[in-house]
Amino acid sequence: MEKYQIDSLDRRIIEELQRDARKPFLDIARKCQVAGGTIHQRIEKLKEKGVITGSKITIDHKKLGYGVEVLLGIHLVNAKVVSKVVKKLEKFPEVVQSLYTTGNYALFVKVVTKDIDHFHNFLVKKLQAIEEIRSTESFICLETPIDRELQV
Amino acid sequence: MEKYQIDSLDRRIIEELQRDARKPFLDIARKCQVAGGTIHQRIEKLKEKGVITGSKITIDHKKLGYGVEVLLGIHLVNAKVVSKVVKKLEKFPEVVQSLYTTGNYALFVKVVTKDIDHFHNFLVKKLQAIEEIRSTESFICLETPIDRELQV
DNA sequence: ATTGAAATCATTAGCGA
DNA sequence: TCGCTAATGATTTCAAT
Repeated sequence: MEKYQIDSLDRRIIEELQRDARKPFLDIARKCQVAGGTIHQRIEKLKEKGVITGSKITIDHKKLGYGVEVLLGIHLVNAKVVSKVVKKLEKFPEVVQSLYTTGNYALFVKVVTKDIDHFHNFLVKKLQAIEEIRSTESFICLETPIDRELQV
Repeated sequence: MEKYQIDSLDRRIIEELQRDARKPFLDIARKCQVAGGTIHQRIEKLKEKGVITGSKITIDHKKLGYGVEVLLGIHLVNAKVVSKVVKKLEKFPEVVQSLYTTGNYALFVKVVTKDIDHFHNFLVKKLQAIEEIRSTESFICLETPIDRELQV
């Protein structure tokens, strides 16, 4: 993985698009005092180099009836089975993220569920049914006071 | 927080925009066999109702020289000081996320740093300098095999 | 990096189911 | 209420400089 050296224009473009991925290139161009085509070219290059990997809209899960978000620390019976477990986790739509980590847990998993019943059901019927999982610890997310992008 | 009832067209629009926030409305319209203006109207409504809260590009931190991502579990001296701690954490650009959680830790924090030295420095000079923090546990993120959006 | 032109898109209004 | 069509202005994209 080689590093890509960006300049201050790239930096400003990334900043703007982190705030709003749909911001018109011409808006950014006017703000940065360059031509619209320049912004277009820079973004193409950032994508080509793999710096910008995509874009997504952000959704308020609660508005769609998904009110319970939980971070789970997972202990496995054996460290070798991690990828097997991840393959099983992938099949559950409740799982939105998984992280291999060093330290006390083999992995962390983030799940989004409708309510506590739904979460409980997920935990017992789906997660604890995976035989490679020895035990889990649940950290229910009450609030996310900071959620932002890396300042580049 | 009232729930907003979406239909299958809303669902498809959200799906498409989660994959690519910049996808032209007309593309989505053709895929869904409706007029472009319809997609526009639906998206406006989803924004107005607070379902869609924004959009952002995704960046490969490693490509910009930020190679070490760490999840930190934090124990406080006293649960009452949580918001004070978050205010201090906000000032550190390395912190990209913080979560209040139930259970063993008062909060989790995700930090992005250039390398282990940078992380170590952050931990000792910044995080452990916060007097309300009793102790921390570091979970270095080795890989993120699952990272996706809620299927609505 | 800029310009300028062509193609495509976003946005709005009025109409109709 | 919701989706459609059509018109306008803005944006994206690309080739040439």
